[in-house]
Amino acid sequence: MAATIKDIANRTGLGVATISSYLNGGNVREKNREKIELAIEELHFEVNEVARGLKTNRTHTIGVVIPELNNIFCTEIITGMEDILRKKGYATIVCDCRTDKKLEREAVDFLYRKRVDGIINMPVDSTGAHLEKFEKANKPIVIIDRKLPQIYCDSVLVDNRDAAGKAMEILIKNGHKKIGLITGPEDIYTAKERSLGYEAALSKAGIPVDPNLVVHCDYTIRGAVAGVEKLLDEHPEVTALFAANYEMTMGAMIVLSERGISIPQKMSVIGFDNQEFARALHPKLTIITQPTEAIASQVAQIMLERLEGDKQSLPREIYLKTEVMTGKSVKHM
Amino acid sequence: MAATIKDIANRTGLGVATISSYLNGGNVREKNREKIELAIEELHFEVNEVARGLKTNRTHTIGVVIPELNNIFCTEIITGMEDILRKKGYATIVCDCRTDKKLEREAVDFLYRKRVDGIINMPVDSTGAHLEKFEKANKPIVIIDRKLPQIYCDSVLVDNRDAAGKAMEILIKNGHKKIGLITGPEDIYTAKERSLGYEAALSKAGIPVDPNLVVHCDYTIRGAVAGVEKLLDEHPEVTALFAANYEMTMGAMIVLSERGISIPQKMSVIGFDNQEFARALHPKLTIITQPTEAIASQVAQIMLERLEGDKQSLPREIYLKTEVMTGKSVKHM
DNA sequence: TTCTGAAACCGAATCGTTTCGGTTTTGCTG
DNA sequence: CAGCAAAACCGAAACGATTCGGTTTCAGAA
Repeated sequence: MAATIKDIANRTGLGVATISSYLNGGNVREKNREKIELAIEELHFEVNEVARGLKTNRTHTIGVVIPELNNIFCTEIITGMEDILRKKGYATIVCDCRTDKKLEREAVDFLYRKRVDGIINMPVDSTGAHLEKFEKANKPIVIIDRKLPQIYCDSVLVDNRDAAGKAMEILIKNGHKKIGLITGPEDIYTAKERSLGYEAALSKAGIPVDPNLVVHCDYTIRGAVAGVEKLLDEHPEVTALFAANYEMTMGAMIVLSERGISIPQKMSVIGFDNQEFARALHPKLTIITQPTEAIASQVAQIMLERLEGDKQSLPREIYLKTEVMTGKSVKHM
Repeated sequence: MAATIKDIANRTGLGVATISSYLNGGNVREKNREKIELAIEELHFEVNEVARGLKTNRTHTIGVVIPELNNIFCTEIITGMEDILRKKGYATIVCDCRTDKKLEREAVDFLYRKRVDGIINMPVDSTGAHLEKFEKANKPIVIIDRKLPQIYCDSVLVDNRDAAGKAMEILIKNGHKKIGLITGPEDIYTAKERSLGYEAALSKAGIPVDPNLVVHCDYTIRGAVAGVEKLLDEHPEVTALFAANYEMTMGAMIVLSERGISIPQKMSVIGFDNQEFARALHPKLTIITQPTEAIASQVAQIMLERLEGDKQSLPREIYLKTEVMTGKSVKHM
């Protein structure tokens, strides 16, 4: 049905090799160039990238595997990457693995069969075993948000321990001692790091760490709602909360709003990510923000460099810093 | 490098046709099945979907073209669709066209060259000209959020006029007469429909429509911030605001929060989409919500049906209703 | 044991490109 | 105008799967 290179060749009286050469920027005589362009126009020819991919072994497609698409940190990064990659002619296939190792492996295998040129992963499985196929095939791997020592790959991450430390420092400096931490599951790297930052800050200030004040949710809004409700019921002595990602921040705010607990009078709060959300609240929320734009552009940039030939240079580890956006949600005790 | 069907054939002493048949669910003798599976295991064979796609003319990939990835309505729909489609073995390639007709066309052409099996589009170009290639190739097209009369395709949409009508009814019933509308550009179908719903509701209630109270932003947070600031400065008589999508709702809330305008005492507000956001605010925001889950599953379902053979049945138009989630952000005058 | 129909197996052609090595054309130079 | 290098052109062989039509093998019946 659709026109092929052969049709263009017949129409113009040229050989297929010449057409192919033209399509790839090769030189053809002016007269022939016109003929070819006319034929392409008339026959509505469009290169078949599938065939091209089979021959060249490059699909100009990048796989992206993330734990949750319904997570604004992920979607912001994806948006940024997609933008950069598509400008360079690369498509991205995004797979959400629902924070499930098995689904993650399936997604990676799926992308391997599709012969994507490289893979970007915010990994659930910390061994990285699911990525071995790509490693063997010598296809570039870029990891977001953690290190995978067993795998030959680049990684882009933020200093999560420091991020939690910054939040805690603010709360402690304002005289808070009973600080609730709303964090993710221990087996998620970023959650663990943030928990460690929380503990380190307390210890440094000489405040004992009360494990009862640490709520392990699942990084979702719904989970945090339940977790915060329980924490408030069982520990009325808490004067401040630190929520260690955006979804849980929202969950905490929902509970506080629905219970009519005023901020910061009755409860001080520090959240995570999403500046617009923080600004839309009254009083404005103090948050720790991650540089999603920068992460996205670093990841895309590294991937492009690896794709365009830099196969041998050593794996890179890029660390980015979080920042504090100060609001009015912390009370001085 | 990677093992091919031929390698498996050699290893097992069988023919390539037999291996192919096995891979596609055909029958082989028990003894051979074991041999094949062993060989696949040992050689780490994975079907090359690119080659398969060339031969079968089906890539098991769906293209999705949307105006903005940074729009929660879009991302929610995408998440839902991706989930359903991938369970059936389809990958999705998502392209964000930044609400730009030219980029939209480029994205569609790009996906056509990649020979996606079908396309899902929330169109910017209302003529649908960019989709003609898919129409000619007889590949299924599913449209979200508007109708494209010139193109043979299915569409899934919500009743936007009614959505705006519902919001206005609440405000009018509560005695508001000077109601500001924060809406999108006139050339975006959903924005126009919502504007029409606004006007219709006012007229029906016998309240004159003051075009100065209608702010045309660009459907973004930033745009709404500027628009609402201007509106408040120039029209202090406004007692209520209706923001016609989620991003603009957030923009409006940012301005109100930063100016310390209390809700609903000084200003009544009705927003759009994102229930969690509405709940996290205090007082809880009244909003109009779109059934994103249902939209996603309808779109995916229709696409799957078209892909699995139903090429001839007439184009479908699915209408879904919005709902009101009542908060405490509207004052009775 | 032989026969028979069904099930299993097979090689070759094909999908639409790129690429290899070789041939023709072109535009100069002398 | 002959000679020549460079540029343009060319056909055929891949890439790795599926599929077509035809051949072999098998299990059970006679």
